[in-house]
Amino acid sequence: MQPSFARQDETVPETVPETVAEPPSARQQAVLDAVLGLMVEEGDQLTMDAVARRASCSKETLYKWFGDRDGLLTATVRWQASRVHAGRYAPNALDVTALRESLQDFAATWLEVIASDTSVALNRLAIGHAGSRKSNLGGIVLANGRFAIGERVKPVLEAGRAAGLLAFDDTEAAFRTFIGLVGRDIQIRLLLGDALPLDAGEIRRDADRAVEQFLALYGRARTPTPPSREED
Amino acid sequence: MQPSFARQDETVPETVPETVAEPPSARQQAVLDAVLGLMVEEGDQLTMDAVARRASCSKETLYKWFGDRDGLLTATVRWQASRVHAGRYAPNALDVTALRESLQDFAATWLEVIASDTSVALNRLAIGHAGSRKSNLGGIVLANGRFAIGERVKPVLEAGRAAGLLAFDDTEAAFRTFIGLVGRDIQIRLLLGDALPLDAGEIRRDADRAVEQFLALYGRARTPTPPSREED
DNA sequence: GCAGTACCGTACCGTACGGTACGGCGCGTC
DNA sequence: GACGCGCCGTACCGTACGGTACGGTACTGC
Repeated sequence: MQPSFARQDETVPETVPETVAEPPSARQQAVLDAVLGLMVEEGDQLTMDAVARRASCSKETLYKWFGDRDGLLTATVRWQASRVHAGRYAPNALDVTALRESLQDFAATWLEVIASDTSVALNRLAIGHAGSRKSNLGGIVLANGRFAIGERVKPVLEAGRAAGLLAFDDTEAAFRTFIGLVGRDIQIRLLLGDALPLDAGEIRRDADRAVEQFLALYGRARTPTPPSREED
Repeated sequence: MQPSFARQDETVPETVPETVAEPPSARQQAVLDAVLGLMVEEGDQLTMDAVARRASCSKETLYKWFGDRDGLLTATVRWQASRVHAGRYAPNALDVTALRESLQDFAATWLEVIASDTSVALNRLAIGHAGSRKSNLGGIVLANGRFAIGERVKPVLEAGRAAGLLAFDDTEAAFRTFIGLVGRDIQIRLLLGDALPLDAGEIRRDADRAVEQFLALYGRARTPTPPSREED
């Protein structure tokens, strides 16, 4: 019942970590990748048998490593989160152009993430589990997704304000407006199974449009509005 | 196997409708309400037994009326959708004030809906089923939620444009920006189980802020910006 | 009163899936 | 080369749940 992430055949002798996550070993990562793959391809049929078969390991091992099904799913969510944590958006020299590019980069990256098969499958899973008590995958997804991203973007916004480029009181509110302008109804539609084609070009345009709209709302300096707005 | 919505003890003799939905009888509506209640309260444990117990009817009846579990869920989604279809937002006399109020009404109403327990539970269910093939509840929710709402709001936007109050080329794009400004990350956070307190006052303020931001982006006439923006 | 019908309650069946047990194998270590 | 161990593969168990069958009851039309 006590899931452990420490492999017994490695240095660690008998630390017996509680329920918390050590970084998974290479073999364990392969298992978690199998779970992700299965999630994306099969969606619903995420059974322990299927995972064991796909990862070429025994169910007994799964239970030894991850405790139970929820432990496996939790570890999978954490694993996926750990590999998305990349990219920093804080520019050094802060003029309007740098700020704009920084925000565009963030917006495009984030759109790519939420539009990815993996993210959609993972969010579906977490949302499905959010309805019942026990082991909130939803909380983990939120903490590593939405909230983690906020903590990386807000410094950019505040730097922009410090440089006199943006005007706002509430950083959180400004960030949420930005999130709204970037994401709009994309995520919920994808989660509900809408086709919604979203290639790289579309993402780029969406990101640019959202940043221009955000600057129009929160920009202080009269920025040289670049190429073209989406409409008009 | 062939679900039918026509009660046999009513006038209809032997129409045997295919798989499509007649309006459910009062008794059937009670059953569907039981499903909704169960969905909200129990989340996951939406079993046919539980529904039958709660609705004080036999499982056999459930299967006769709705065919199978998916049929029951589909009918429930349709039933809920049918009662949300209310309210029209198209004002007659179109000046800036009327347009603003119309948009505010829409925004507040929509926020109330997506923040309701029922909507959250229903969307969770539909999203959970979107992963697997067969009987896309997701499509139904989208059609009756997001898309239906769009069809009712877009005329307002276009009327605003015709009156010279708004400026945009692509109505759909303008609408999606509006949706983004109103909803921001609220729906996904609620679906993932975030607490996110959202009382009537908060909704009102959110709606007003979103409308002001939308008018700032798309408004043509220099509107007398009312009371106060959220920040600044 | 009697047949037919719509329905409730409950018992029942089959299966899928979470979780466990066990035999066998490869790879250490002594 | 014998032992231990971590792991694979597979067989197995218990239960929960979708779906069906059936007896009992109330109501309707004749």
